[in-house]
Amino acid sequence: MLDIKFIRENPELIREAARKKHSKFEVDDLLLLEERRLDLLAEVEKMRAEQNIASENIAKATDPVLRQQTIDEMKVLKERLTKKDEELKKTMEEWRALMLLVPNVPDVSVPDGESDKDNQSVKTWGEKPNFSFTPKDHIEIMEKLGMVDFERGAKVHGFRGYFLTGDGARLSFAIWNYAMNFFSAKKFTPVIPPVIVRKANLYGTGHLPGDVEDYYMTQDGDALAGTAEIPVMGLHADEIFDEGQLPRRYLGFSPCFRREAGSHGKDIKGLIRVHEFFKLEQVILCEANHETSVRFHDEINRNTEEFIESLGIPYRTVINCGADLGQGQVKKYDIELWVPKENTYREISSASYFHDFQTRRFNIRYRDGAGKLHYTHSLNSTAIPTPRVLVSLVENYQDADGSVRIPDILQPYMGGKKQIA
RNA sequence: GGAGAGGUGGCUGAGCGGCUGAAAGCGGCGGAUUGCUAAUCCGCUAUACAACCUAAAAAUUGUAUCGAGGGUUCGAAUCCCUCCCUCUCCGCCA
Repeated sequence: MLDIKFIRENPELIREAARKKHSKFEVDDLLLLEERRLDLLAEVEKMRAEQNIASENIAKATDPVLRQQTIDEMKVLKERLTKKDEELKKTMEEWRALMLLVPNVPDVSVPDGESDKDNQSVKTWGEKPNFSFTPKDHIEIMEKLGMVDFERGAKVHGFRGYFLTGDGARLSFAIWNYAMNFFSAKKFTPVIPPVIVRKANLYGTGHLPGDVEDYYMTQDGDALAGTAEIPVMGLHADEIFDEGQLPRRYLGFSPCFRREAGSHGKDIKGLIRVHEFFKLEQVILCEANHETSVRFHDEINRNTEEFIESLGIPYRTVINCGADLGQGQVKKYDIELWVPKENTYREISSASYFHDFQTRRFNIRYRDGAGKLHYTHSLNSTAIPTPRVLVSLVENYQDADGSVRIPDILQPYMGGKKQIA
């Protein structure tokens, strides 16, 4: 959600945003509706003012004849008012629906592009492993080591189902525990949020109205969150912070549910694209200031880079092009890990900032030093997703005999074990 | 699942058809007093939108807002209906 005043004053920015994001949104439709809305609003408010004055006169009237006469007049006015009011309400409904579709304005540094293929690499890190043998893919490695069971996963859950077993499960816990310590040291407050959420939270983050197809719904009309971003952003909905209470850094840990509608046939094997997984997610609320948002954006993205570096997995960071930005995102970095068998990088993280796009919808505000209210800014980034990260981890750390070395930093979390064999 | 209570401003909490944007208290801001602190006293203190005026704002005016939506009425925080939410007790349950 953007400020309507901002839209009114900068329609060309919205037009450009829609173009860059390849959104079909037409500002001019909204502006037309806005004009009608303001006209109707003025008319209705004028009639209400008239009504309020008369109302007072009725209350104070000493002459019963005059009193009755005013009441009769107001009956007539009321009819006109009701009609106009209905017109206004109808317009407001259309107006709100359109307002939910307005794309946030991408940063100037966001490159143009048609799809994720046009994302631009801004950083590469690490030495890609040089194998003296033919490397295996994560499926083969993990199945041989009893770390995963896809067949039974499909039996129990169906398409894209999986069990993490034995050291596959242990390694997941090791990563979670390590991440918990790593991010706690960076002043993040760990949060285990509800994952069954009211739809309002999905509107808040900007996942709705756009991505209805991507969510599992309960029979009560709630949704299963696809990321902890959703409930953690809802955490402070309708609240007002004091400036001194910002920034808030949260590390959400939750299962994530994704229907992956529209991705049939994509990444059908293995742990890359699954319907449910776990993820640690960084969420930040900060003061409403572009520079502050940019600073935190770099911070949360860098956090994940550092985490990956400590695991010793080669990665690259890309800046997402316009077409690969969500409706609310101003700018986004993806971190992609090296997958040797596929000879490519695979996304494991997205760091984005939104300015006040989300907090406007969630109504999350703060009072500045002068006592003025502002919407906070919000940002979020993947801290680490499991099991997707296991794909790169086991493939990069595999040995000729089919065993997998455990990265030094994780060994204490695996009971001192140095390898999985 | 059964029974009951309730949702009012930054917070606590009164009000139960017109004089209530809303008492009182707390908190906050400004001022007085004070050797410092503490205490006391006085005043101010919601938000959104629109109009007007601006470079922008402030001020001013209007409208709305007492969980949400609808209804009754000339007029609703107050009466009626629907929904949502919270709490308490009982039951069930990891």
